[in-house]
Amino acid sequence: MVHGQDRVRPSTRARVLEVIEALGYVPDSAAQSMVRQRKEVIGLLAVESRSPDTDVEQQGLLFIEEVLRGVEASLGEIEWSLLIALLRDDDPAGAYRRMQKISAKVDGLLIAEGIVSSEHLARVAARVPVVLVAGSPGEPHADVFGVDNRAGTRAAVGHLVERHGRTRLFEIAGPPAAPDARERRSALEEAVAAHPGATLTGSFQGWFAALSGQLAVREILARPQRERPDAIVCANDQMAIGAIRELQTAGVRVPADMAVVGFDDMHAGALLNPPLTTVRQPMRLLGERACARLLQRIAQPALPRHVERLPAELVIRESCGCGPGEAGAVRTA
Amino acid sequence: MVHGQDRVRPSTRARVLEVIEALGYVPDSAAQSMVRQRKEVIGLLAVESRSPDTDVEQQGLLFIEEVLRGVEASLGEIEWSLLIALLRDDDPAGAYRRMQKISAKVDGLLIAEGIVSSEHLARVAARVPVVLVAGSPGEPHADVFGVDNRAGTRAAVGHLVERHGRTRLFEIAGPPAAPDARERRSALEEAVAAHPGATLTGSFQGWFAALSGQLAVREILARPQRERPDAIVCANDQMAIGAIRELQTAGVRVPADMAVVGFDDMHAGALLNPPLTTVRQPMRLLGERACARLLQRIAQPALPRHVERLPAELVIRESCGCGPGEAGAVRTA
DNA sequence: CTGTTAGCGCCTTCAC
DNA sequence: GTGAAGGCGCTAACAG
Repeated sequence: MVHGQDRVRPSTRARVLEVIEALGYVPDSAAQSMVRQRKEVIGLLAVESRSPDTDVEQQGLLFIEEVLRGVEASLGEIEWSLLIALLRDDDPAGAYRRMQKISAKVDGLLIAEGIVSSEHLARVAARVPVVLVAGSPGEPHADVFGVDNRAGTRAAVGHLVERHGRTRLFEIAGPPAAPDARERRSALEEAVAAHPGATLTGSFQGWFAALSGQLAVREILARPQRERPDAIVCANDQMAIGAIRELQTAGVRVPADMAVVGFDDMHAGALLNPPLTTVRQPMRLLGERACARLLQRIAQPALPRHVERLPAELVIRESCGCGPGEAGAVRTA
Repeated sequence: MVHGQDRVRPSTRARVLEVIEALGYVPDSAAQSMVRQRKEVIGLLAVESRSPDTDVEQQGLLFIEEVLRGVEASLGEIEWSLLIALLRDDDPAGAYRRMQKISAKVDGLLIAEGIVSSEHLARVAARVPVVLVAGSPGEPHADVFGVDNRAGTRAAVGHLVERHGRTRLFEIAGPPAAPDARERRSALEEAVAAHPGATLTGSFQGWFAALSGQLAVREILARPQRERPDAIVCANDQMAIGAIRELQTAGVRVPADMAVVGFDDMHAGALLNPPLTTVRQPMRLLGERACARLLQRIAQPALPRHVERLPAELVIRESCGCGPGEAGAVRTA
């Protein structure tokens, strides 16, 4: 009928041609979701700590970029989609509302950098399955995937002390509200205690932003020369970058005068001068695993709660004192 | 009463809402979409050029991170959500299918780094409004927002030639499939032509990945000393970073022996040593504007097509030859 | 095997 | 003022 003549009513012909022309027809997903009781969408929430500086820009996404890629890749294979939302922690009520609203648009939720109150989480988890990425392992209403913060921190401290003979450590900690920050902090204390020669000469309460690294260094440099540390252990790379920048501005050589190590292994760290030694979190893998679990749980909501820590890896570059030739990665316990 | 106003005592209203909240009830968005004919979701597509290296990891997202933030922020205000998808350009048919599928889940589409064939775009645009970010201004089926590549390139070349007396330029170009790359390329040629003393001593066809910067430099270094350029103009920061790394590995001083400028102003550039001089694209603003337009068009589909270029800005740091004290930003024409 | 129909959850309208 | 009903676009079940 399309090619030659055919005895069809003009109206029918018109209708068929119309359909053909609309070749790009795709069934409306809302209607499909309705009847299938499944939206084929999962949500990824990141909570940004909107903090007392404008450095916020750098936060959040950078950290979850790899997670996002992992999740997106997993989802792409089964043709599901990813809804993403960036929440600010300076407005918990608003964040909660948005979370609720989003939960109505998805089949499951992944929460990264999850500083979400356990109470709110419970509410949301009652509606849709929730999986936390790098969240509190104690959270009863969600599966949790994270990295082994303790082993990672231990490896970094061990390297600094045993390999480079640094003994006077200084800590730049993350916000206590972040479970990861808390774990790294206590692991650091334990690791230092495990090395008789080493001491923790001080600690700065940061909030994961580069500016806190700078501030911490200013505090350090205000001390008399003799009381200064010889190595700084940072709870993330952002702060390590801020610290290094500030040290160099002040004329302190890194790593000769002061070693610095970070945590996360964000891309920018490798570009620094000196390249940053850090503990690598396998973010992409974390994203894939968390996503796989979420999908599983969507299919089978009664699954038992699951908590998993993936291994961290000490990425040795030069800010710890190693030379270019000694670079490498060390899997931690 | 929940939706519109209703004559109820405030106390009663509060009580009802409280109960609703306690029950954890949230209306299902699929059903709402159905009746309202609106999903309150827009999609953001990024096309990754999966290229002959593994450097892919660094691509895509980094570039659109700021766009994403801008869009997300705009959307958050009106409580809409953002669906994101990362397409690979090594499988155009698959990418098209995903695009179609996603178009069924959203009210409009934002395409960033849009290397989508005009034909496919037309099909999708027939279903939902489409706005291109940094896409081809000639695309007839979408509104387009981009940066003024010509003015930006002109400013960079002008600075190199007039301020630093560089005359032997070399170009590391982006993939010809990218409209931005094409514009930058032709603008570079024009700019060089506009400076009688300057010449373009060569050009390398890159693909926006750091590795292409390295390869280009190897090609340059294979030349006899006398025939080498004294400045490299890169079509993006990624490639500039690769180039600088390779130059330094080879013992060539940047900027003393070779100046390098990039394009984009991604965060990592400022962290380099020397800090990268580059042309800044206001990505976040681009995202906000594109999003605003898309929303407008969703509300009012008959709007005339709109193409807009936002001004670029030359961000002067040190890789061009300027000293730390001379850093600053110059708005371009 | 093609054609019809019920109903997914919600909002709006209309009848009472 | 409260309550019932229709229909959004689709799929699956079922009738012819």
